[in-house]
Amino acid sequence: MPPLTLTPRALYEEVAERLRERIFSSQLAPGSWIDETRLAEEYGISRTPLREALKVLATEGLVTMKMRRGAYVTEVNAKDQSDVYHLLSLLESDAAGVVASRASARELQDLQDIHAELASAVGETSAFFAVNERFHMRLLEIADNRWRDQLCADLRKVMKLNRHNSLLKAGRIQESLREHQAIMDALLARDAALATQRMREHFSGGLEAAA
Amino acid sequence: MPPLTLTPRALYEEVAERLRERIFSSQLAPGSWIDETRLAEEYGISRTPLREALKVLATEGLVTMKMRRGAYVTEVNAKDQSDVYHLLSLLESDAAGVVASRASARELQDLQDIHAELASAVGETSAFFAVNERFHMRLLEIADNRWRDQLCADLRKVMKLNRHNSLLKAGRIQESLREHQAIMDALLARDAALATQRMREHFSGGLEAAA
DNA sequence: CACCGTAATTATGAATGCAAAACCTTATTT
DNA sequence: AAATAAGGTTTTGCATTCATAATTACGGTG
Repeated sequence: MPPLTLTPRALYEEVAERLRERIFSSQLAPGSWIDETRLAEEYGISRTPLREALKVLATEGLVTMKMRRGAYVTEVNAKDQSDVYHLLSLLESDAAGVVASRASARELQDLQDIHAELASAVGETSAFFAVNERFHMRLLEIADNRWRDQLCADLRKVMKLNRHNSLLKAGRIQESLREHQAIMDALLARDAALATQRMREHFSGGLEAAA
Repeated sequence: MPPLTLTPRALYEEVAERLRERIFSSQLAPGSWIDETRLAEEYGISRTPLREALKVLATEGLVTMKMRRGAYVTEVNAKDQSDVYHLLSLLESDAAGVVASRASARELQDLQDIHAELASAVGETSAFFAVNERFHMRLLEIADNRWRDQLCADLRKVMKLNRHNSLLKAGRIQESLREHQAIMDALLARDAALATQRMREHFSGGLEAAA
């Protein structure tokens, strides 16, 4: 029997994840100073792994390091928000095109299954959000470009900095579902250009709704 | 008189930069293990800032951290190479479109100036490379999306992991210049779609040449 | 009362110290 | 001879400690 990995991940990664959650939930507000000593004490760890985590978050763009004055939660203004969203749209639309061209029948079926789940979750908002996220993630996975996956993951994190700008507004659920349907149709038709375009439209709808 | 900032940047950033150089020059070869103790001693610093730098490079994708076994220079295989190149192409092509749509006359003039430099540097390969890089950088700058700038910078770093796959092959200088001319024409004509397409062609030429 | 300079406090950046995990060598067993 | 177990060594990950920069508090001066 394998020892089932007692240390799933390094402490600094664990801490980075916790900090991200705090940032996304605005428990650590944009622009605010991050008190290393206080947090380390609260987590019951030393400052060393905490500082490593902060440097990772800085590279991701979630926090900003100021020389000799510590770490601050990055403030994303409206332009940042739309800039990041633009990039997400660009990358995921391209991914949709790739999927239309190269996905296996099995993979398309996977997406269709998730899409069906999505349709049946229309009633329950939070479930819909979760399934929607899974659809996008799976699509990226199928597009099979780990570098893009990483980029999109990071960009989505940044989007979450503004908790009021969720990637999917509650009021758009019906519309969003229709757009997903249109994307699925293009994917199944193996029409890369159309899939790309429809994913872009899907995103463009989201941005307007979020504005 | 200001004390002209004795500490231009944090030590861990300085170290990260030095490590990048070593990696790009293959002094630290892909796949090889990075000896923290040795390097720290060589730089005359402790392991703490070195380890912070390694975590930054890991987030950038240049090194890979293996749990309890230290840091290794990332190995990029042919697929990684082309995946990263694809993303660079996508992002920079989009940037070209943005520039065509929104650049000021002054900014377009800037690009034209750099382009003129490029034309006059055809004879000298290394100068041509440098000016070429400046053109791409300036274009990104004008597109005015700091998140994309960061992404492209990181992706270019990863491209450099394979030093034999330079973004611009020596044999393509004439062709590359023509492509740049075509891009400039599209930018000056304010034709976003055309600029995007021509930048994409420019990249697609580069990849084939690099293969 | 405002302003400025100095001392005390606090926080950051980096070095050092230490326990545990991984690794390597060697010897023992089958 | 191959496999493996034991012991010692190295290296990692994290905690602790220390020096210095930055901030605050305070008191004197105009």
